[in-house]
Amino acid sequence: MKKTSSEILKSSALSITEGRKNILDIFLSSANAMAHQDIESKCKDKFDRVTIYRTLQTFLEKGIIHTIPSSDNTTRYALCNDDCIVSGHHHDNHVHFTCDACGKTICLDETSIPSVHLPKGFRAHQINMIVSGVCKTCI
Amino acid sequence: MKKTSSEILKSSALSITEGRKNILDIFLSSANAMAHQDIESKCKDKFDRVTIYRTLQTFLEKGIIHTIPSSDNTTRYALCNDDCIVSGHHHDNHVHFTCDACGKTICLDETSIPSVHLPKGFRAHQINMIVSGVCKTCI
DNA sequence: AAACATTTTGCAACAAAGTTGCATTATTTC
DNA sequence: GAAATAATGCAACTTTGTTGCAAAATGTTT
Repeated sequence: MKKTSSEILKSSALSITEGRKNILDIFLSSANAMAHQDIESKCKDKFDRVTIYRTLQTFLEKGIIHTIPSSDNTTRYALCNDDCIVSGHHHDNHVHFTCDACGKTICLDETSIPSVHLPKGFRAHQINMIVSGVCKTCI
Repeated sequence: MKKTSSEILKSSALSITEGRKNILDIFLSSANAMAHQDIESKCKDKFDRVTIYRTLQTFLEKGIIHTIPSSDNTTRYALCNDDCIVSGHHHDNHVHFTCDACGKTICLDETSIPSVHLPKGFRAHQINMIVSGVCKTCI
């Protein structure tokens, strides 16, 4: 059973405002990760650019969304799973996939990141894995 | 035996100019990956900002440098190894490490990316793995 | 439900990052 | 060394992201 935007906001101890509900709904109804630009184009007529920046920032801090690194200077955001806060600490362990054909970025929730053996003296804290190629709808 | 900047430019069929030599030397003498900003601050008095943008773009296209994805909207650039062009195709297969303490990003050339099994229908083309944590000099 | 305190929002102004066209200068080719 | 080609610097511009502050909305109290 999927939570509604208001429920998510409430459980994160955030005030329920039109802007937040709206932006969160955009995430809930999208299968892909989105760049700030994508979100802005979907609601710039309803909310100010600044509000979107601040809302994304707030969602990040509360662990509602997470960022996905990219090579092209455009961070993408995607909803977090319920289980990605482990002992007060944010922890996404899934692989991200970017399709070279359709340009979409998605979370492969079922595909966990394999462990890697680092050189002596390095201590890993967080691991990101981004695979690019062709997705199953474009193949 | 390390190649000089002029030699690298020559073997990439690029004209040898002061700007390109200079920027390439910055890469050759740096152990870390660098953001545009880092490069700019090292030579903005010698070259125009636009020249740096265009030079980095050219180096990317020729496979002299590669980008390293990051979560903070600042792409970093690092020198490619000689063997990263395989059959006319760019292919970096090493893990990247970002230190949370000193902020530096380095290529772990000896650490190759483990293989990952993608869901049915997905075809991988390139894989990026970025590990953050504490590096061996900050530990 | 009205009054209060607290947050959030929109606006304006700004700062930083990246792009484009074009004339000038440097590099390569012959 | 002259002609052809390519790279650079400059100016102007677009896009992206940030900050302060007054107005508006939300939450809280009684």
